Amino acid sequence: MKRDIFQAIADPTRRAIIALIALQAMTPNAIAENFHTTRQAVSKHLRILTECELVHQEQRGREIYYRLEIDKMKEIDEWLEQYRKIWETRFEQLGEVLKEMKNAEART
Amino acid sequence: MKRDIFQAIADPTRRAIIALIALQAMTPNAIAENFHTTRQAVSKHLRILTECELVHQEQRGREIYYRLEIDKMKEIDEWLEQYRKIWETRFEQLGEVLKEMKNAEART
DNA sequence: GACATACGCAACCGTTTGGTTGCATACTTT
DNA sequence: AAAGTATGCAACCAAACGGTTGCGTATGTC
Repeated sequence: MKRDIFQAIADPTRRAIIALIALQAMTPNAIAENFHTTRQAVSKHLRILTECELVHQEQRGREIYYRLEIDKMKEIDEWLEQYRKIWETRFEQLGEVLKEMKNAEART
Repeated sequence: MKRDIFQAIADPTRRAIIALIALQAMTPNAIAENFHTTRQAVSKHLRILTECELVHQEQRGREIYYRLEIDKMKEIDEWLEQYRKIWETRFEQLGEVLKEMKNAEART
């Protein structure tokens, strides 16, 4: 089953997990302690995040540390880029409008 | 029913619709022509996009033009900001490492 | 070796999702 | 006024989703 990064971040719990492990890798149990849900539910979310490579596992003894693959987040940024261009262009146009208004005012 | 912008962009068809109307407003019929699906399915997607205010309607006679609310996209950008900080920090640290390697090389 | 702990996996369940079909409504054209 | 066009809405359906429970397995501790 092919997973999509956009589908991965669609769920609020998954976004919270991402935020939680962004700075330091954590085990499923440690993650689950931060939510009002079972370890298994968290495990399922981690599986989805792993499937689309947003998260990587590091086995250490009987514990598995999950760590955010921050580079994967850049994919969202790249997708957003096309729209960023649009809103920045709009902003520049607004600047132009303001400039012309000032010129018009100066001429009066 | 409260909708989430992240849920809205989770569906590939909806992302395609967003891309399609990004530059110019379009009617449901015109949008549907670009997909292998029915007009009603597109209408449902548009309803979801409208619910979370990613899209606005403009009635013109019997036609309804849907236009992208580009400012709403900034919300994704804002969410991404915290992670952008992380990967930029990582990149700077990489720069530091490279600099130190060069220094070490110069000392040999 | 016996027991506890950390974890993944499979089965199951109610809800949501994305889609279709059919129909009602409003505007346009003749 | 009648016919055609653009659209939204409701009902329905199969598939996916998010969650729980139960169980098997591997590692750590006594």
